[in-house]
Amino acid sequence: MEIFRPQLIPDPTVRRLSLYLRELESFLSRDQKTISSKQLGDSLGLTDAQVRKDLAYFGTFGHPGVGYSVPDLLHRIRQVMGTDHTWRALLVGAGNIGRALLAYSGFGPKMLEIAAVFDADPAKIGQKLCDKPILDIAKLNEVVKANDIRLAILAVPTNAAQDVAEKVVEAGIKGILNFAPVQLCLPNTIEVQAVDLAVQLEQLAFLVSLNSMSREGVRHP
Amino acid sequence: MEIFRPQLIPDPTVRRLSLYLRELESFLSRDQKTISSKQLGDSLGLTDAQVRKDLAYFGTFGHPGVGYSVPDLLHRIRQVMGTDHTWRALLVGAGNIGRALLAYSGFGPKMLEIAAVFDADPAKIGQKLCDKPILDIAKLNEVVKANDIRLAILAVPTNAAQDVAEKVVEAGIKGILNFAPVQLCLPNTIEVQAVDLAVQLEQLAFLVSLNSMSREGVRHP
DNA sequence: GGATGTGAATGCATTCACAGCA
DNA sequence: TGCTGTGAATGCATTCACATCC
Repeated sequence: MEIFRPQLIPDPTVRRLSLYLRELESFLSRDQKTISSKQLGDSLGLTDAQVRKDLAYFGTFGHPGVGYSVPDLLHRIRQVMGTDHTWRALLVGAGNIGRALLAYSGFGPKMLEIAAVFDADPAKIGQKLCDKPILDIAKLNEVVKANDIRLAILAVPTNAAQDVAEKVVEAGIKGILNFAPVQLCLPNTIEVQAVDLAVQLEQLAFLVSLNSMSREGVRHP
Repeated sequence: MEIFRPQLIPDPTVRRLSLYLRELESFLSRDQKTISSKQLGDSLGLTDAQVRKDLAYFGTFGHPGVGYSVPDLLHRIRQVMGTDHTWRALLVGAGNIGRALLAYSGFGPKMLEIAAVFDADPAKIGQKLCDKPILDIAKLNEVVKANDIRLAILAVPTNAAQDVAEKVVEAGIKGILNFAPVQLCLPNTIEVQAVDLAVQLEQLAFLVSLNSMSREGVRHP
């Protein structure tokens, strides 16, 4: 088994690998068996050099004069990303965001399995969210250990987020997808991805302001 | 060919400005009137130098030996970000994501106003989503022009996204927050922010795999 | 002392350019 | 000819270090 040092893949590249996956799936579904770095780059607004550099981080398997085999490339990227198997996750927070997530179609069919749904509200416990029973958050440890779950999705109110985060970490969770707009303070062995709508909206507002200014002329206050 | 855009402030800095805003609001609500770059940085896991560089992009208003005035800093950042006033946006897609967004508390109270909700499904039109009437998507132009709306939030199925995006652009929208997992192809005068859950989940999975592979300990020494 | 603002240095990511192979 | 893989060059963002000011 060959040595593979994934820790030296730059962060921006990892983000793009997800995009490559999606695009490659789309090409494959159109029966395109081979693809060039230029074609893949164009479909995502990237240069061909960028694509080749990204792919070169984890092997050399392109064919000069031809391009890359779409199925091979898909398989290899999935392997590198750790998404060649389904990830089980638990969802904490049976509110609107939780419901939207359970119904979300953007995840590939075999990508994510919500193994359990938790909530702290006694009124919700025992009810169902999209056909999944809502469990008492007190049962967290039990469920995590029994099912070897490593990922948690936090869709709880802002003021509960830090508390719940500590609970899931204590239960053995290694990665958190956090929808609450707070900076979680956790051991650095735990990975956190923040889904931060306010940040994205503000960035959008900033860019739109910028564009309309450059058209109207810049003011000097 | 590129469009001219006076990008005075680097992109990574703009993203952090949103985080500064949130943190500053929190400090202000605890009646802290002044703050140092070190304190602000620590609360977000950034260095003091980074914070000072970021703030220096749009003025010099810190007080040596003292720090920054929290209210002044808040006001200035809001000004720069274009969030010193409320942004009106339209929401297209009255599904689960749309509902979650309307109920989302992460936006400051005066940050975003969903001015109208649209859907293409005749069964939904006329009904309400969180007390907001669902309008026929055919009325898009009319509403955008009458209310001078510049932002759109797209929470529609993947296969409808490109089509709807073109419609809202034609109606005069300048910025799009896109929840569908596709790369929108639009004129480059239109700003697009993608909320891409699959990408974030995959990145999380990758990082967790990495950690469990190598027991080399801390990544932030 | 304590903290800012900023040139200089460092570290990374992107782009360029080209050798080499089908 | 077409395309990959990769050292070299470029461009940016981050960090350092220190002059400056309260």
